[in-house]
Amino acid sequence: MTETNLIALFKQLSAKDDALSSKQQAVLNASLLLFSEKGFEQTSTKDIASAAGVSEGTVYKHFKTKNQLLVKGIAPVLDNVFQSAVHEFLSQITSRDKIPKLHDVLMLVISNRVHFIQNNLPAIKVALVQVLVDKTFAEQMVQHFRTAIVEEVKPLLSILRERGEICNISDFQAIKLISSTIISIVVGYQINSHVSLEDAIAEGIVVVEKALK
Amino acid sequence: MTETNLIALFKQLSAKDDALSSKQQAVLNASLLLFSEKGFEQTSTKDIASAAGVSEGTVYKHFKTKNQLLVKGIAPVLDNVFQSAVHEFLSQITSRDKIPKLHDVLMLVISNRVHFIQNNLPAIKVALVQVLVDKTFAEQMVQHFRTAIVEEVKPLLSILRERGEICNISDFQAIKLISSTIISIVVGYQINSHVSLEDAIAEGIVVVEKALK
Amino acid sequence: MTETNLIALFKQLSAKDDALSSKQQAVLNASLLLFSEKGFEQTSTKDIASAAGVSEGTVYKHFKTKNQLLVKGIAPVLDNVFQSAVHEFLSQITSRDKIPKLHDVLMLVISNRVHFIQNNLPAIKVALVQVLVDKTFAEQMVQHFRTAIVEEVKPLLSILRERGEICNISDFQAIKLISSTIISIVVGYQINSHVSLEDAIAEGIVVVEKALK
Amino acid sequence: MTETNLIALFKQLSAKDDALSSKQQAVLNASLLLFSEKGFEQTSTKDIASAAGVSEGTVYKHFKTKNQLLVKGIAPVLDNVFQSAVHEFLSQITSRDKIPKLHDVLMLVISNRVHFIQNNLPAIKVALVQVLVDKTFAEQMVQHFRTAIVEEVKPLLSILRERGEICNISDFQAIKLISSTIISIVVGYQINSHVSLEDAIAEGIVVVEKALK
DNA sequence: AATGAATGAGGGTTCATTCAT
DNA sequence: TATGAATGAACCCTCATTCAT
Repeated sequence: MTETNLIALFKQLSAKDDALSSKQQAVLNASLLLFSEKGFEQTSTKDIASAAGVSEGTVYKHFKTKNQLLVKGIAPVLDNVFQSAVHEFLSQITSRDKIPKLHDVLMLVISNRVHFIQNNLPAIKVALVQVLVDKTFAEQMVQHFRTAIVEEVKPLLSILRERGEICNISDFQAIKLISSTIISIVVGYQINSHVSLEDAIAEGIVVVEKALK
Repeated sequence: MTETNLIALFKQLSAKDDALSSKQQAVLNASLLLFSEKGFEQTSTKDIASAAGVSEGTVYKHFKTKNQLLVKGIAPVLDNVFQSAVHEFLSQITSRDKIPKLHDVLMLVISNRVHFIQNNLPAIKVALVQVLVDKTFAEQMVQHFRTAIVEEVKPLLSILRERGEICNISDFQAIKLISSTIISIVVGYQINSHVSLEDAIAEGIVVVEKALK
Repeated sequence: MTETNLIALFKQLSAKDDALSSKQQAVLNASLLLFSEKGFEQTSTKDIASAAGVSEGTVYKHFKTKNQLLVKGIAPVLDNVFQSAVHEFLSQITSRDKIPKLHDVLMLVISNRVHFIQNNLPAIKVALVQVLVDKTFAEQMVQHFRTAIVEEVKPLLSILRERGEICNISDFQAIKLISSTIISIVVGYQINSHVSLEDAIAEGIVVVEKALK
Repeated sequence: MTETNLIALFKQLSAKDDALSSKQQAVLNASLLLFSEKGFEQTSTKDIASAAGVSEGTVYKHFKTKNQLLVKGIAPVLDNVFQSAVHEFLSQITSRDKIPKLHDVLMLVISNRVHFIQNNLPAIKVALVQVLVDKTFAEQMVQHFRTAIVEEVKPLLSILRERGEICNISDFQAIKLISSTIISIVVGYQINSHVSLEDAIAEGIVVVEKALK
């Protein structure tokens, strides 16, 4: 599975769709980086301009507002962050028999999401601050979470439960477990990077498997 | 971004003036509330003054700086948030026999921390934003976490492991599991408050127990 | 008749009512002067601040907006500019016999308004520009004009017409004549100040009298 | 505020390039319209460009400056506004006997100027604002007024006075009367359009006639 | 101790103007 | 020739902080 770096992806997308010039790309990249380093409020548009090597006026040529810089920079990451890898193979599955075993599913999902988050930490940090600071934004995130994850993952859980691979815990509980495991792997790696990410993922999967059985 | 060691600063401040006048208390409460509602940067000292019912000058009588307001407000919570309830009974224990069973330990620790966090959400939200935005602050938090928790909890885990109540997972892994479970209970309750907090705690404990055995 | 200088009047009023500090008075005076000299848009708040000898922040202490400076500065003049001197003696008159002859009425009204306008040119210039540039403002002025003048002057014209002192021209026409004469006196004096204002007024009255008879 | 002699500049510009390309015409028309609708300062060159359906660069292809747009747009109107209709027939007159009677002269002049102003209100509004805001411009207008009108009209007034058709008022006074009557007709029509313009003109002429006799 | 007027640096944003394409 | 991306100075306004009263 090729791991997507959203910044890279974003460049591809925007090159086609929105026709962001290279300078505006630089603006977007610089702003996202600075936002994650110093926080949105602590970053001035002057900072962004000089970090991107453009004039302050250029910052506003494409992005009408400092806020749009945040939104446009975060958006593609947020569109993806909740899209579990589950979706990909769920959509390819024709019969229930083709669904992999619990271990393989967890392997896929957890590893995929951990790497995604790890590769997009700047944008995700920025989004997280926004969740804590902006109530409306937070509610949108919750909504996003509900529809994008819960509804997506529920059928999968049902099948696994039917096959007797997971115990009788609620869907919400199961998702909380998997999500918090993913997050704890990333956070743990930030705190203590002596353990390799792969090992942390493996250990996390063991824990989840035991808890779900 | 001030390069002050905040943790140290907390201690000094709390040591000096435990007795805040009623107006100063009002200022502190108002600021913490506003910080958590709108974010630190979005809250002006004028906002704080009028919310506290004092003049803007008065805000600066005791707190020399807007930043100190944040620091002073967060400090006592931060001093406590990592101090697991474990500490309390650990210090009272004279022999190993007196340590409760795994289930009871988890019950105590998880329930205690969940309620504490739930009761101090404003300050914790503010602190979390600070962690995401201020690298120095984040590092100090990590340090705090290490010394205050890991070292405190490790002996307990050793004993439980010796007694065969938990499996052979690393201390770090165990702490990650418990911590992330605590957080997922609180976050889950914010997202979906249909399930009672007590039920969520009970379910969380079941999961942790299974994973640790 | 004591001729009111609105700037002076404004100072008195605001000293009592709005408690404008001396610095804010300076701000108001400076801004009105600069607006009339260079135009509203051409005057920066920095200009105002330094002309008033205060900091730019002080400009905004009382007046929340640059626009308020304009409105608050113009308002008292506008409240007066349409209040013909007619009002004063009209309100004191008990019987129709007491109304002076046409010549004296014109003398009073024209002289009074000419001097008023002459003494308050800065504010009136600013207001005039605003009428030309801001449609809403213009409509308010027209409304002001209608209620404050037309209705006030109409009864007086009726009486004079009944007494046979003025011919059978419409009220609107008569008011247009008097108003335009007042304005032409002031404008003419700006263009050609070789003729004294008093002579211009006298000549204007002659013209109006002839036209009205 | 540019210190350019605008009147002179007008002439030069008009002399050079009488033939504006269609795009340049569009730019000029759009700018004049926008200036009169929103004011010169409130109109951005971007507004003008999009209203004219051209790029912002094209706006600057012909007009080197935003100010030139104003100047160029106002110029032809200003060249005309003070050129009384009097000029036309004055130049055709060979003997004094051919000069029409006072009533017909007033009829011609007033009606002609009122309609001209009415048909060119946008440009005239813009010019008027400029007079109020730009001292140099105002002085040049006054100069224009003096030479173009006073000198033009004076001989006519002399003849009429010799013929006993007008009383012994000063030329300046007579011109003020006629001018202010013209303006009051237009302004009155803006305020109260229930009366037809033709009726207003007729009434105005009556007033002027009476005042001049 | 408490007030709030005053400060002035700095923020986000606009806009006339230029110039490479 | 026409475009529109790029510029950067200037603008209005906010806000943490100070200090005379």
